[in-house]
Amino acid sequence: MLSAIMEDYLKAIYYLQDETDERVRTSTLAEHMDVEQPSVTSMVKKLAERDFIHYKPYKGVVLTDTGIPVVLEIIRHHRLLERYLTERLEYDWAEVHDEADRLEHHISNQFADRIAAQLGNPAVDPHGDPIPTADLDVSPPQSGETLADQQVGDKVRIERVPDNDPDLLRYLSEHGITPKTVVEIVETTSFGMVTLDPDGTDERVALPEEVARSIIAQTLTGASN
Amino acid sequence: MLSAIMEDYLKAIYYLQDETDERVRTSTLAEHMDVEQPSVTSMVKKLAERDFIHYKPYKGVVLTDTGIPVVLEIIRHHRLLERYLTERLEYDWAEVHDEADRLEHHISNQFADRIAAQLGNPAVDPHGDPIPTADLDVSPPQSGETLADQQVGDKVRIERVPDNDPDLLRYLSEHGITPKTVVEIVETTSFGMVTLDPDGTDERVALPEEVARSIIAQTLTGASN
DNA sequence: TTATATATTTAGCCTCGTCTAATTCTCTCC
DNA sequence: GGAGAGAATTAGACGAGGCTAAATATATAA
Repeated sequence: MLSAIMEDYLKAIYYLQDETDERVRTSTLAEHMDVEQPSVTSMVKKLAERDFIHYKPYKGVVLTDTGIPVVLEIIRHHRLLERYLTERLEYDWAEVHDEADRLEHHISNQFADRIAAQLGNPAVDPHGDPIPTADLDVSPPQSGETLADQQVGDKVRIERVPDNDPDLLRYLSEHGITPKTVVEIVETTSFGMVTLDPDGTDERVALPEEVARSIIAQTLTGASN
Repeated sequence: MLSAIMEDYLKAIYYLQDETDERVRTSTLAEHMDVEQPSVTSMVKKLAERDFIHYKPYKGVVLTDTGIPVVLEIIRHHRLLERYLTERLEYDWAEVHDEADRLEHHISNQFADRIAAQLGNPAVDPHGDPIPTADLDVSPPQSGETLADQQVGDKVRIERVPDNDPDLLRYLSEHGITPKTVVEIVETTSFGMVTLDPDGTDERVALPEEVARSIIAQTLTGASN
């Protein structure tokens, strides 16, 4: 068995490796896990010894084929929990993350399967991230256009928002921007600001381009249609 | 904050103290926690230092007024989880214990309150044990008559069954004996055997007197009525 | 190519919760 | 009231996971 902390390291490696497509450096991992570098070194040695990761000293780590399913199981737990908490237990969008981050390590697969069944085996979590199936298949994350790629006048459907910034999530949900909502781009500026109009409201929501680029959206109609 | 293990010690002390009404000896605790005695000594010192228990060397421990609410919170979590798992997630009576024993330490009070609300703030768990309220009131456990106190011919309603023996639970539920079910006492023997007839069935269920004495039941009608 | 800056690892120590072995306390029985 | 038996505690160690300070490897820049 793996400790919750080991699971967290593996999860971090998974996400960081996804971002950079390179070996994950111990310093990156240290920052992400909020520990000092020597702690990382000793932990990656243990994980490497148990064959969850490949560790080349001074060069960083990658998940092995043993490590990947472990992480996918945790991610499945996490995303199902987020879905369950928001959908069945009236959690606020911004509140789910901490609870799910803790519980993901402690629920059994049986528990996960049961809540999945209750929810009708959903494909995505509340942020639009794909939920691995019980046999750990993951649909490739939606890539493609982001809110920053749009033209003024475009109508787009939000597909996926980042899930790691509670403040942003709170802001977005307060302004009615969640996966599945349709918004119109009303303005983009040269100094990096995107302004939106969520469908059916008069409200205008402004976002830094940086943020807009992290929100995946599906174009519905161009201005010219 | 308390570790899950510390919480388990406190919980064990609570139950053991309830049973014997005396100071809980370290040996009892060691057996219950499945560790060696010195481990207990060092743990109770820490718990005493933090004022959750009163520890008198060589004399055992008792919970303090600081420790009691901590335990009640955990018990609330545990019993709500058991109820939720059986009622909403289709867990089997015998399966819930392990899952609840793990999760009780990791769910937030918010989570507990939400599932309590979902369930309509139930007063008892699936075994008939009282669930502490959000402000940690516990209705005194039903005391009174047990299955062993009955006369042949009595009809009784099961109120509460012990929750710590999965095998027994499985046996009872397979034979339709759960809180709220009505049974008739069909036989008691001098060598300590009680035989029951669950209402509406022809089946006969036999239990050792020892076990019958741990099942609380409410008399409905005597044989003579 | 060498020198310096930066990243990483090693060394050694800490706390938590556990263990075994050795010691000390308590209690009972004569 | 003293001698054992039995229970509890102390002593010292270990693995997990963390830290700081020191040493070393890598990368960059002259």
